[in-house]
This record gives sequence, C-alpha cells and structure tokens, in this order.
Amino acid sequence: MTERVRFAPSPTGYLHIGAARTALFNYLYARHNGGKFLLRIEDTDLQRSTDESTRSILEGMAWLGLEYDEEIVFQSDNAEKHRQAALKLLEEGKAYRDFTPKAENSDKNIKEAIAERARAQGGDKNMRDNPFRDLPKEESDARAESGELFAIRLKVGETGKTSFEDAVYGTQERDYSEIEDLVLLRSDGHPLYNLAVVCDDIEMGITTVIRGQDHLTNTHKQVLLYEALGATKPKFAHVPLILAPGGKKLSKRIHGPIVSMTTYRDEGFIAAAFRNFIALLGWSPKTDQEIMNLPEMIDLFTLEGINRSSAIFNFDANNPKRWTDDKALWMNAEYIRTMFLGELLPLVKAELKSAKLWREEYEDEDRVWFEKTVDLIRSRFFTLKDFSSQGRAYFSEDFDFDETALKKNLYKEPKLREWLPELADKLEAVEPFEHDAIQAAVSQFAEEKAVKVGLVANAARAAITGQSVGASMFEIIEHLGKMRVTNRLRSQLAWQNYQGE
RNA sequence: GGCGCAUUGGUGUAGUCGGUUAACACGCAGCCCUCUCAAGGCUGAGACCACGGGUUCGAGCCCCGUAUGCGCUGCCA
Repeated sequence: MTERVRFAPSPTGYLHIGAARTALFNYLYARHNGGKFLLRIEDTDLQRSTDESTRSILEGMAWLGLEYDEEIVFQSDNAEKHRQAALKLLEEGKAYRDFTPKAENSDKNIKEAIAERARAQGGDKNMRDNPFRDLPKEESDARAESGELFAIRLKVGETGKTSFEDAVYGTQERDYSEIEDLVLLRSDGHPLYNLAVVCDDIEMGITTVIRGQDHLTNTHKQVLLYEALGATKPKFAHVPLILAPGGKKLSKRIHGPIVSMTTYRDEGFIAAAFRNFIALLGWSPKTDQEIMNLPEMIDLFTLEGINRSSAIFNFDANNPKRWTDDKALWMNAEYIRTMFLGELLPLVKAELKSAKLWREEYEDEDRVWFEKTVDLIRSRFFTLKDFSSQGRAYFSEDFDFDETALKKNLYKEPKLREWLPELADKLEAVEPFEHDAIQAAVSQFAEEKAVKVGLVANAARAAITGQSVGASMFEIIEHLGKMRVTNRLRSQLAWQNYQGE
C-alpha cells in the first residue's frame, strides 16, 4: 500500500517554525517511502482563518521546497460531509443530542478558565454525567423537531479504554473515564475539529498521521471516532515540540517574528540551510552527519529517528548577534561558503536587488567579475544580508566605514592620511596589476615607511572596503582593479570625522 | 486538580543484548596559520547522564517513587 501523509495547518497566522518542521517530517516520510504528501488547510474556525495566512503558509512551504502532491484540500469545503457523519452516528445511537444551552466563553484567558474549572472539579469529574446522554430517542427527536437547539456529542462507552501504537511514543492507552463525550457538531451545525480531522483523514486515505505531540491526547478521541465510523485507523507518529529558551512554549505573542518562517527567508537564510537545521530538531539520522541535502535527508529519514523529548530553539532577544539559534546561523554560513556558486549567485542577486545594488552588467559583461566577487567574499558571511551590508563596497562607491575599521586601522596612525594617497601612486605604476606584483609593491611601501606590512594592508582594507575584516588585501586590490583602488585610497572620505587621537 | 508525555554539558543530539576515559556538532577559551577576520588544524573548560531508592558482580541504559517542564482537560484548532 502506498503511504499517504498530510500536513494540516490551520490558517490562523504565518507558518510557525514547529509547523514547518512537522511539514518537513511528513514530506520526508512520504518521499522516503515513495508515498504521497498532501496538504489540507484546516480553515473550519471561520473567525480566525484568513487567506493571508494560507498564502503565507504556502509561501513558506514553497521556500523550503516542500512540494505537495494532489490538490490542496480546504477543510471548510467538506463541512457538509462532516455534518452527515455526525448525523449518521446520531442515527446509529453512537452519538446523542445535547440540549444544554451553549455557554458563552469569552475567549480571553479561556485556557486559564478551563484549567481553573477542571481544578475545581478535582479528579472526580464523571465524564458520563450528561443528562441528555440517555434521553429516549422519541423525546430527543421531538425536542429537535420543535426547533430546540442542540449539539451532537459522541457517546463514549461506560467502560473500556482506547489504545493505539505511536511510532515515536510507543503504545498509548487511555481509559474511557478520562475522555469526555466530545462535541461533534456545534448547536449551529458547525462541525468541530476532531470530527473534521477524522472524516478528512479517512476521505483522503491517510495512512500515517505525523503531527505535533500536543495532539497526543486528542488522538484517543479520534481513535474513538475511527471506531464509531467503522474505519481503520491510520498509523500515528507524534513528534516532540519545539520550545523557547527556558523550556517555555514558543509562541507568536511572546516571541514575535522569531517563530515565523518568513523571518528567516527575509533575513537572508538559505532555505536548504534552514531546512537542514530544523530537521535536526527532534530527529537524528543516528550518525555524526549533520549537513544533508534534501535527497540525503529523504534517504536517511525514518520515524525511528525521531526522539521523544522536546527541543529548545535557542536565541537571545537582547543580543543582535544571537537573534536566532547559534547553530542555525552557523549552518547558514556553512551553506553560504560551501554550496555550489551557481546556486548561490541568484540568491545574492535577489539580495542585491532588494538593496538597490544590483546592476544588469553583472549578468552580462561583468558576469565573471561578479561571480569572482561573490566567491571572494562569501566565506566570511553568515546570511545573504551580509552581501549588501558588509559586502557593500564591492558593489557600490557609496558605502559606510565601519567604526572599528576607522579607529583600529586608520586613526591610530595619523600619517596614513598622507601615506594612502602615496600608496595609490605606487599602485598606479604596478603592471601587470596582479596579486604578486601588488603584494611586492605594498611590502616595499611598508618597508620605505619602516612599518609592518600589516599596518598598511589593514589601513588599505579600511579605506577600500570600509571594513576591518575581510579577504586577503592583495586579492581584494587585484579584484577591485586599479581604478577603484587608487580612487578610494586617495579619497579623504574616511577621514571626515577624524578628530585626532 | 486529573490524565498523559518527557528529563544525557549552555543548545541540538549519539550512546547497540546493562560492562565506554559518556561520543559528535554548535557555542565558549587558548594555540597554530596569518595583513585582518573567517575558514582550517590542534588543545582546553563544561555532564557525577534531574533527584532518591531499588534489581545486579556491574545501570545513562531495567523497576519504583519524587521533582521539574511540557501537553491535554472548549459547542478552539
């Protein structure tokens, strides 16, 4: 039987990092087993669902390269089928009408309210005490016909327990006494989550459900539904949650854009790198290999490799250098410096375009120069953003001078103000304008001034690139060319704010 | 409150049928390389494997308890 799995996000916000990982795992599982990866948008909560969210989820998945098979299923389109299923269960006596008037829940602090109520009841709550549970059919029918509103609840058995085999957490059991008679259909006829999920999973022929561990207890209710509906239940695999530092829940409200997939795209992450990073949160190939491309990941992925404890996504909101997980940043840098140049170029192009630094010549007569530039500077960069910030001097004459570069490499030796233009004159005469000849010229110049080569080279770097760090100075000089280099060395721009030391 | 799940260095993870100096990666410190910074190479700090009891000649691995965290407990998803 071919495996069919699905990713089923509710469109109530952007694509959350945890959801993205769930999608990834589903995708990997499907591809590893030659199965189908389906997408279902769970938009049954009309109040909170938005098209904007759906678009953002789709964008995030496309960015990560998670292509789904078959048409997207919108859960709201199936509402009528869900209702029919509930009615069928009612007909068969497996569900009952509950005429209790709907309690108005203010959705503010609803979680706390529920927990509070549960605490007050203690552990003695009898899940089978609904007065309408055993209402005679005739009376129930009569009240319904008279127009009285009712919800439909599943009639959970008096004794017994549900059980299922979880591929990650092992055998799971739950006594019926712990499961309430869950509402299937709201009194306004609106089908609820558990019913909708089960109906759709059956309809879509889902064979394995891979989802967050927060659904582990929901699964027992769904197992009951599969049984009532006479359907065979799929395999289940619950994946551990991704938490914020300190083991707290990673939430949009508290942690902001750090949890959104789009943030990483917008902040210059390589999709392959981020995908690689989140794959390793809660899953391991059980080898020392960490850098994996998609085909390798697909090849190595198994449910057995998923572990049970939740992972912490590390970051420090107060430290700009650690705005997101260290390892994610490292991995992105690793990808930037080792990926095929041909794959990196379009990404750099997009970044330069958005920073208004892109010139069409880079794809035409300056193509080779552009490629060499990217290759020259990429090894020190962490994100694509660095190409337009730290790397700005390579693409524009209008760049800023880094404060450290100014103080450490220029202002410390005031004579450099005269020396640099002199160095420019010297370089002017270098022919051919190549690495070794340039190095010889700079060394000679340093010797004449009786200073270390490093002093001159670092000063030149500051004046030419605005940075205190970067590639070999001689390579940079050769690469940028005589014209730009001499102009920048003669320019007094860097000394504008010099106030003496 | 009840029920469920989890617990290996700061973080992500390895640890086969119980016998290891508890491994790898990120991060951190130092050294080498060097015109700087990365990269690379080398070295180091950091975990009595949450805690307490068992079982055993021997436990990170098995059992029980406790603590902590998380999840569920809704006519939300």
